[in-house]
Amino acid sequence: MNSDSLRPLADTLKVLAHPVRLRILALLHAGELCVCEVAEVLGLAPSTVSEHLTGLRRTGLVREWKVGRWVHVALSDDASARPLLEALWPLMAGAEAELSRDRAQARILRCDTCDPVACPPSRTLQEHA
Amino acid sequence: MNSDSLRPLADTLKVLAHPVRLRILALLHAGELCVCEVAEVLGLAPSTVSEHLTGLRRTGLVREWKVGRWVHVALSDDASARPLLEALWPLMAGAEAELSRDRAQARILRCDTCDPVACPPSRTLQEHA
DNA sequence: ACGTTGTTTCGGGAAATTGCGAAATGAACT
DNA sequence: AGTTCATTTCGCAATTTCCCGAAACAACGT
Repeated sequence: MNSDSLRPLADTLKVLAHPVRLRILALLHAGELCVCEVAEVLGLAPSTVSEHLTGLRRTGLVREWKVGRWVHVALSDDASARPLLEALWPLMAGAEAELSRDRAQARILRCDTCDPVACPPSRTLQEHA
Repeated sequence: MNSDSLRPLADTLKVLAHPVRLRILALLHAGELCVCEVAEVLGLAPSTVSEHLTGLRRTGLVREWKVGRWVHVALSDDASARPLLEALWPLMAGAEAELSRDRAQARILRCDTCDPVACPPSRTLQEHA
């Protein structure tokens, strides 16, 4: 009568079960970003993105660290995160059009940031137009 | 600014993101059952199980068909369901103790049902004790 | 010290989810 | 026709999710 041992997996899947968080994972699959870049690409309030990221961090799929004033985000390279992430990419194949557009916008924001520490990443997409 | 193309995958994952529905999938991995058997094994109200099953059916992971008075349920053998289901079993490995207990109870309910059509599956677990 | 900027936490309102019992449906059996 | 039993639908309360703006933090620059 108890389904407690499946709770951890269910909780992780619940975090995955949101279009924005899937988009974030796909974005990070192409490389690390800072929180404000993610917010700009997704067109969401920074506070919203921050909350999505705390969810993702709780699953262990994503890691964050401070770089100066910014918080950088990347996929976890932990062995325990691998199976789930690797299972995920093929399932997202159908959204490739949108995902590559996201990646393109992220590249625009980072077009002149050879050194991720030195270069403030906060430019908006309009400034680059 | 639109994350619509990931909506279908997110919706499917949202259905998976529940301990009871994961348990149902694992149960069906061992063979087909009827709704009342699932309810008995899980210790949940039939209406609750029915609602979980409509969710699972909507994802295409599960198929149902009527057999006399009963509704039988099984995993879909559709090709589109395969990748997700195959990705799922390894993720549930940690809950094997509970899942095998579920399978054992299902076997008890079915212990004398050689012919799934002829034999009423509605016996409670107490009747078998 | 002060202001600026990136990030998080908090408060709140709209919407979705979960579980159940009660009532409605459907299919068998008498 | 009437009964029984498996299942679904409905109504409802409790809980959670989602997004935001405002306020609080944190780290840099002057």
